[in-house]
Amino acid sequence: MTSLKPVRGTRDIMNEECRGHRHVASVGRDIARRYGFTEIATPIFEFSEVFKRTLGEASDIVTKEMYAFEDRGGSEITLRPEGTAGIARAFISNGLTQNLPCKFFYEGPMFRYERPQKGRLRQFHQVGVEILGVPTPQADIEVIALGAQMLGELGVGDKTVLEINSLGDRESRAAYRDVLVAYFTGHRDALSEDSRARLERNPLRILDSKDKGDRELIAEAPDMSDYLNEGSRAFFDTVLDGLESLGVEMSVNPRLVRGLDYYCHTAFEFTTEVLGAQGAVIAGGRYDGLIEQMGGPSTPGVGWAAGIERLSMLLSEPPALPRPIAVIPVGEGAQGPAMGIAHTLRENGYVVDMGYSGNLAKRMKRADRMNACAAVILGDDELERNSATLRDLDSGEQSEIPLDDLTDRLSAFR
RNA sequence: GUGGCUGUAGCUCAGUUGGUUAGAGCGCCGGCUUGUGGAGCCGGAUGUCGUGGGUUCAAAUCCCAUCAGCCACCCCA
Repeated sequence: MTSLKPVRGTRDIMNEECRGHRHVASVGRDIARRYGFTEIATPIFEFSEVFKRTLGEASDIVTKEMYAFEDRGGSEITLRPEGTAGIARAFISNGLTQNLPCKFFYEGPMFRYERPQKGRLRQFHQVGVEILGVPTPQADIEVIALGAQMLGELGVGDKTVLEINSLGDRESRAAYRDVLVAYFTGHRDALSEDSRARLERNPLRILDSKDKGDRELIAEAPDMSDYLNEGSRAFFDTVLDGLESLGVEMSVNPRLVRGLDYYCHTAFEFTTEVLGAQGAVIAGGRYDGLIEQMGGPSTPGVGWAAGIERLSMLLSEPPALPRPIAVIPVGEGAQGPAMGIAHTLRENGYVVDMGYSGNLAKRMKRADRMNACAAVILGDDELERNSATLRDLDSGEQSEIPLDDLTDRLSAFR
């Protein structure tokens, strides 16, 4: 009995919801194509090592959120929790290191073993983009502009804001980390329990703690921007200037950090207020160390991932379905010819519905429920005259027309 | 992993201090209408009351456990 329910944190996506998801993915795909990205579909599972190496052994995703199992051959396998690691692996596996830059778009399901809540599922879907091999800020500007454009074309631009920060290069980040640890260690007793743990593990994360006491300390904490070295500062300024010149609105948030180890320089999120606690709809940044960390040649990268479920929750209306034309046979003798007409219309690109049973009244009712725009009624009378009755279901007007003219006459309803 | 709230028809929900055959609206099916939909009228079907246990003469109702959903923490898309 319980096995007839979907597994916790998974769901069946259908009808309007499915159309919403498709819409988000196809808008993303289309815009990415306009920016010169090509699509890549990597496997939805990889050797566990791929994620452990890239995400950082201590990250939450690796320590408690991976869907990991041993397969029949004894390999340690993990359902991908995010897209970048698999793409980095594919980039190395396929020898693309000789073919830079690479610009990838991807779309598909991701898996994390988490407690479900609003905007958070165990199987969820992302679209994402990655640029590999471009060390300069132009790539950061391009991917962020792409994200902003996608939100705009989805009609949710006014519900989201872009927050951006720089984590600096390795040197800057290490320097900042040291002063931050020193600062928070000085206030250790005032920190929340969670943040005391973060102090050991990932001190930058204290900066986005929601704890009230922590927030007071954070307000007084040293700013990342004061610890960026010259190169990192210039890099960040170029990104900000570039976005501004493209008209991308943003707000610099010095407390914005990243959970995953491989980020450096630019970190950004497009967030919304209307989704509850899970406000990030697009998140990403630069990850210059990732490919090397995986065992490939040192290759810079920058990209983002967007949550399809979260974005489609922001959509006001998924795009409408095309209205079908109902083909309605009356009487046994009309079945075959009606099937033929439906077939011809479908070959000509029309959306055609033909029910499987019922008299004329029932089929008309069904056509109405399906929001059909027209009905093609075919009975013995019409058959004798080699014609059909065409009824406009909005106006109620109908007329008999020769079968040979049907395809053309229906163009008014396309 | 932690905490709070909630599980009754396909959907939204009602169900009194435990008491007989568990209800409504919407939807669905059928009829009024055997060649005409949307409106109307008439009729109909549908529930392991999330699951398992317990208390009781009697449980949708009380108790325990469990599962799931929602919301928040954590973390993140």
